[in-house]
Amino acid sequence: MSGTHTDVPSMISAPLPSPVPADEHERCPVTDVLRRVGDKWSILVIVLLGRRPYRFNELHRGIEAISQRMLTRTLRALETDGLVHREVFPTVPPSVEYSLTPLGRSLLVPLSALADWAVEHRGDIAAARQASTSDT
Amino acid sequence: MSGTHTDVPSMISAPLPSPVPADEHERCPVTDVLRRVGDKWSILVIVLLGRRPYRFNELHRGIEAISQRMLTRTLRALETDGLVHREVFPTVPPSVEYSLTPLGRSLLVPLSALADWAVEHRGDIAAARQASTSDT
DNA sequence: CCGGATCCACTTTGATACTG
DNA sequence: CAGTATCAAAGTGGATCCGG
Repeated sequence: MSGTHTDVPSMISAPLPSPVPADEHERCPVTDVLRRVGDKWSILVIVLLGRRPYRFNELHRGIEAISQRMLTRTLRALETDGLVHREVFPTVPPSVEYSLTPLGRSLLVPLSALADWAVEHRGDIAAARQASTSDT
Repeated sequence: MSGTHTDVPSMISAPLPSPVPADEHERCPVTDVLRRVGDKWSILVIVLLGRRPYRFNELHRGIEAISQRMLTRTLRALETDGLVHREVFPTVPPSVEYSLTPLGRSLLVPLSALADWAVEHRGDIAAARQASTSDT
């Protein structure tokens, strides 16, 4: 990539109205989205569902370290935001299948860009943390 | 937009080893980064510093709704991760200037992609939330 | 099989007051 | 001006038990 002279397109660089609209800082869509997917499990779930639909316990086994509670909460939150679709099959033992909605699938794209950045610069971040740990 | 058949490049779509490496879910660089910038103020600070260097109280006035404590903590965290540079001028009234490091500046790019997505789909998310509120 | 409910611990954020 | 200290409140994640 062309690299360091980041042009920063998009509205994120648009001149702010002067002081940040303190009453709307909670409503900043960027922050809002980041806080949604920035939790402990959402990304993992989104990535997994991006590969194919999963059933609840399948997802549970797929992640292992997550508790039922958090898996349920995460899925509900993603469903509420229209990122995940939940379909219940009225079989004898209840069966529920989760999949990504088109909206959720579209989120995978910018998420990939951030993923690339994270992977590419994980070393830099780790180094910076080390440096500040063993600071003078 | 070409939209729905998201190709999903990058390693985020690379086949996972089968069950998610449960022991490393904490170390997933994507989640790690997202949780860093997914807090309440980091993005705001990064975006502001992306425009030009700021001094502490200048930043404080720029955001308003943030407390001194959180501004300090946010800046320290960003500095620790090598995203923000802190320069102290030993003037009579102490003066500290914060600016984005090249690393921090490079983060602005994928952040912009996510920002675009958030802005573009904020309506969809809002609608989804509404729908689930007044659900059958 | 899916997931709600309760209780508890840890983390994050915030209000206020004080300092070099 | 640029922080730090302290306390309190809220949010988040987890263990376990219970129900449809």
